[in-house]
Amino acid sequence: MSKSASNGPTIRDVAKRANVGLATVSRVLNGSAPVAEDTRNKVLQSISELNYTPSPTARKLSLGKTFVISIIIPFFTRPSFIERLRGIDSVMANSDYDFIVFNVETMEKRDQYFSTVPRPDRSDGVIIVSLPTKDEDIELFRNKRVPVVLVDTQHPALTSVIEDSVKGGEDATEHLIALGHRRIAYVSDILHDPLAHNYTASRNRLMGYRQSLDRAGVAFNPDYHCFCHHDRPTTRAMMREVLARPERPTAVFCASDTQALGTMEAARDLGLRVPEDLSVVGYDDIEIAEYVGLTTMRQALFESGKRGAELMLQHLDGQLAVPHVECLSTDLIIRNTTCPPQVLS
Amino acid sequence: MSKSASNGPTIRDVAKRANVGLATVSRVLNGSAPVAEDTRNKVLQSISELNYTPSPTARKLSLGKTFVISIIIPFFTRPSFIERLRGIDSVMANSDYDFIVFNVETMEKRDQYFSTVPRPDRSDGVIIVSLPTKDEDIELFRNKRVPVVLVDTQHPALTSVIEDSVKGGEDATEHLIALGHRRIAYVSDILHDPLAHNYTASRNRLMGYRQSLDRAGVAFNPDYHCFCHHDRPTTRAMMREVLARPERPTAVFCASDTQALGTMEAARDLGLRVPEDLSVVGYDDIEIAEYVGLTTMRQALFESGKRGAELMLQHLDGQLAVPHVECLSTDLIIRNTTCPPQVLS
DNA sequence: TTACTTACTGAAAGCGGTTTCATAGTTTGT
DNA sequence: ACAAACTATGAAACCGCTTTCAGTAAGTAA
Repeated sequence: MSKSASNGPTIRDVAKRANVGLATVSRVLNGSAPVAEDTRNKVLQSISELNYTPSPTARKLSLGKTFVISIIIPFFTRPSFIERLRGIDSVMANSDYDFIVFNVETMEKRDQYFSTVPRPDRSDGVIIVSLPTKDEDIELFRNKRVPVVLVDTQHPALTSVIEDSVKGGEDATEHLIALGHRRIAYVSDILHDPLAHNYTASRNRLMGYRQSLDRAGVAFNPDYHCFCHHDRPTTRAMMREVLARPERPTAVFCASDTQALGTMEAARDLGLRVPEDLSVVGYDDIEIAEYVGLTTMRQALFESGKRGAELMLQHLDGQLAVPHVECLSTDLIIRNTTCPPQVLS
Repeated sequence: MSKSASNGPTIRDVAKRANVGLATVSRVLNGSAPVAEDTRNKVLQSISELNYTPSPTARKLSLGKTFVISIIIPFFTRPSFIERLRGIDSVMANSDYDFIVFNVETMEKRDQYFSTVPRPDRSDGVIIVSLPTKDEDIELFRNKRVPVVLVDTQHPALTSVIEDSVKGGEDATEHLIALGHRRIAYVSDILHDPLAHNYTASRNRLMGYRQSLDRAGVAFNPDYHCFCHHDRPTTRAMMREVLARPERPTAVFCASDTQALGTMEAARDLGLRVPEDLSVVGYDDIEIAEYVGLTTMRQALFESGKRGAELMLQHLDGQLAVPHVECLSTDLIIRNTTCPPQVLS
């Protein structure tokens, strides 16, 4: 069954009907070479009479392009990733390219996609979101000769769009210190799990947190670095334990809003009032953050996707020879889960 | 530039190296015809030595298939749609097909996608989620000869996966009535906006709501049917007004959790306690519903996407000749935003 | 032993476009 | 008025695969 059901008219049909060579039709279609005014009109008319549209697949084969940008992204179900995807969509929807999302939820998937997706016959370009890349991955991409843009991760060899997580961590902690807190916990993902919500980001925020602490002359207390799997219930359980300790923190800086919510649940479980007994600052500013009045670091999530996609398009246009790093800003949104610490011991 | 940079080895290279005709290579690749044991081995070896993988695009052109399933979905950013997408992803990821998501946020986009996406040279199949289809749309699809599966909408001519929204509305209202409520409001999207969050579903839930009311001998009060755009702030503003009325409802059934959250915000604004002064039941059971303890109707969102995708695959396999309707069940999750009404007048 | 299958295999014809190449028809230059 | 330089255009080659078609070689029946 080489021939499929009833594939519409082809470029040859158009050519025949217009009494021209099929090359000419191609030319008017793509404006790739001058065509006499009335020849063009004949062709145009033939096209509209036949209700012809060129076959994308055939074009792809002939052009040696796929017109597909692949997005490799972990847990695309999480609010922050969705925002990034929306940003990507906002520019892709108006381009010639389709985009295909590859959702990574396990290491196997990651490896599988890293090796099968960036192939010239599969994607014209790949945008990798929030997934750390090892040097050997980069090598692989280079061999395949497929342009790769990183969003929310970074590698010296690749164009990337990042947020300044160090500064974000710094600012968040700064805010808490300015309010008078000294016993400040940092809650994050497990830092050595590459598939963690935010592998690199969590580490960078930790750095920022420590820098702020240093600057304020507060010693870093390892007991105050709490980490667990990213989900809310797990965080809640962990924090219930942490907040029950004698020297419990008076403030918590969480590497994500989801974990901040878990922390607030834990506080609720223990009868601690937020913010009077416990200040909480999150990270991401997901939609629900506003609803619960969470103080949080807002990242330019949508923007990051958008820029990533734009850079990819530029790359494909040949306008972007050398790797280019773009750093988006992060803003502290102060709501009502933070206040000065009540004196309590 | 007909030839692109350095497209890897082709089937011809493999054939040459193995000293066989290229048809033979194709045969071992697809198992489409018997090949002698040692011929097969020569080919296999040649393939692995060359590290050859067949070009998807060329296959597509030759086979007249695209190996793409297109998903047309509104506001894919909303939690409930994401869940459906995850369901689709869960089956597509293990199939030969890629899927491309077309995000509809305006009527123009809808029309554009409805007319350009279901073309045999663009998609082998289309899954339409939560977007009502008119007869003329169906006609269009039929002409294009692309199989279409509907999720969360329905049309007699097409295979579809739906939730029983009428029953959902009935059960939710029933619950409120059983608690003793009589002044029950229904909050929904604007019912005549086809792009509303849940055009059909909102209407069906209204029907269920009215049926339950009838059965309990409670007259339907048009003042208690409140509708506005789907977002939380708008709902909040509207409900602030509604809940300030003298004969305010003692319970509210919302067509979505998002609107339930807006309603709860409004209650908070007015100093009304939930559930003591106002019972609220939502719809969807989005992730955050558990966090805020919202009583809500849980839909089989993930499942709906999964089944939709499975049905599509069956369809493409030719196993599904006639339209097939599948109805998923809906469960009431009782948390703590509902209780018997306090006597208040 | 001859005729007839059966099992494999290679050459060639698509799939529906794009691009190169050669040519016929016009201009332009002098 | 004639060579030189364009402009438009069709024929044909090609992108990389699948499948038909026509054979060859080996196996079987008579």
